[in-house]
Amino acid sequence: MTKSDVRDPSGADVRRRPNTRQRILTASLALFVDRGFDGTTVSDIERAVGLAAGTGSFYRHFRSKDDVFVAAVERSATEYIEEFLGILQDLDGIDDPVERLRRDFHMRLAAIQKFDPIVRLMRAERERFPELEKTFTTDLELDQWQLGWEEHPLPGIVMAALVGYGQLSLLEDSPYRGLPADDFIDALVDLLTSADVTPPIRKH
Amino acid sequence: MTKSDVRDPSGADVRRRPNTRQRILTASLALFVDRGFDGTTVSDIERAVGLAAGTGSFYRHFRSKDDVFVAAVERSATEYIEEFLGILQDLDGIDDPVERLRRDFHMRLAAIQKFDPIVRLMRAERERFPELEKTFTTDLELDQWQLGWEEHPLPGIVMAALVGYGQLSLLEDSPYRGLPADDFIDALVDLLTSADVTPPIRKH
DNA sequence: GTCTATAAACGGATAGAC
DNA sequence: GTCTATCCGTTTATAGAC
Repeated sequence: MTKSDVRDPSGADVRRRPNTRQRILTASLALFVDRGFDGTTVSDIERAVGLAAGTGSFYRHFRSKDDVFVAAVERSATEYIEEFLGILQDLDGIDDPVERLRRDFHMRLAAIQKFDPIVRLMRAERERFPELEKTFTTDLELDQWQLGWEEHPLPGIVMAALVGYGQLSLLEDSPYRGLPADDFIDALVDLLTSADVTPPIRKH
Repeated sequence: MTKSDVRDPSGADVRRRPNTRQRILTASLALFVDRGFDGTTVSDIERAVGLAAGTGSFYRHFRSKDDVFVAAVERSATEYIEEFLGILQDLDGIDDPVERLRRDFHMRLAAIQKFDPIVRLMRAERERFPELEKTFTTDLELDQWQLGWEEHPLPGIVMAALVGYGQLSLLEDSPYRGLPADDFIDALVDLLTSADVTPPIRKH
């Protein structure tokens, strides 16, 4: 009966703490992204999830700081892949090839920018955690367009331009050259369609 | 006379140590790039320049680890800008606009890739060293092409594609999709010239 | 300008009481 | 599952001899 004050009849924690382990995963990933592995202390993680800092309560949930890093990055990468594949499937419902292309670009740009921090983190720490190498490379091989360079260079150029636009916008903390993403993507679509180069439609 | 054994008649150090301070700048930048600020210890820096590790000899040359970081990054950024502007001036000697464009692309691609590590370092540590923010943004504003987006979107797309190619190649540790840089740049040049869009030739 | 020695603080990790 | 107390290695930094 000592815990009845924080539990409802179903047994769930009224303070809505899904699970300290999960909360540590979420909080520590944010800290690692922000400050790097070495820049984040176990005390920081404890503080971030509401445990008393410096007490080592963390170690009831993970065996080491290395452990939580690997777990947090892998969870995030899994979410990345699933979200990416999910949106890719949604695109299959669109019949108009031009509209589909536009949506495809928007989705890729959003994915590039949203997951940029974690991709950077994985790159930064990849020597210390070689076991993440597989996770890392797998993420990047997802769904490459198949139209070959020899056949026509435009799709390759356009994909590179999209990545460059995303990176430059992140670097400047504002859209590249002040160009809204919509306009940039429209120009890419125009470029492809006016050259009559339509990437193959593949079902996912 | 006690130092005559390490100095030649001109007074220069025979062991060719240009200046321990300069050597520390060089070595520490390499370490910071490789392991990050927190991942690099003062002992690491001492060891890298041939001082006994852990003795604090470092502190005869810099007041703190923070100090050497700022100094090293600023020196590198200065070199970056000077090299970039220097090559830009060399291009002024080329009359054929197509050849000039090709060389311009090659130069930019090389600059993107060569200075990628230090740009990453500055990004990673920019919260800890806000005084570097100016250095950082200045670097990026160098010599943007002037042909406007409204007039023609192609130059903006092509610049983004070059950046994207450079980044993707770095990410994969090999040329993007196996395409040699020469081929990719040729395709970009073809794209611009076939559309009859030639970026303005500006003297530097 | 380099080394010896050392101070002072920090960080990862563990044992054990509650 | 959380906190107290603590061990131990590492790290930044300083004082002082050579």
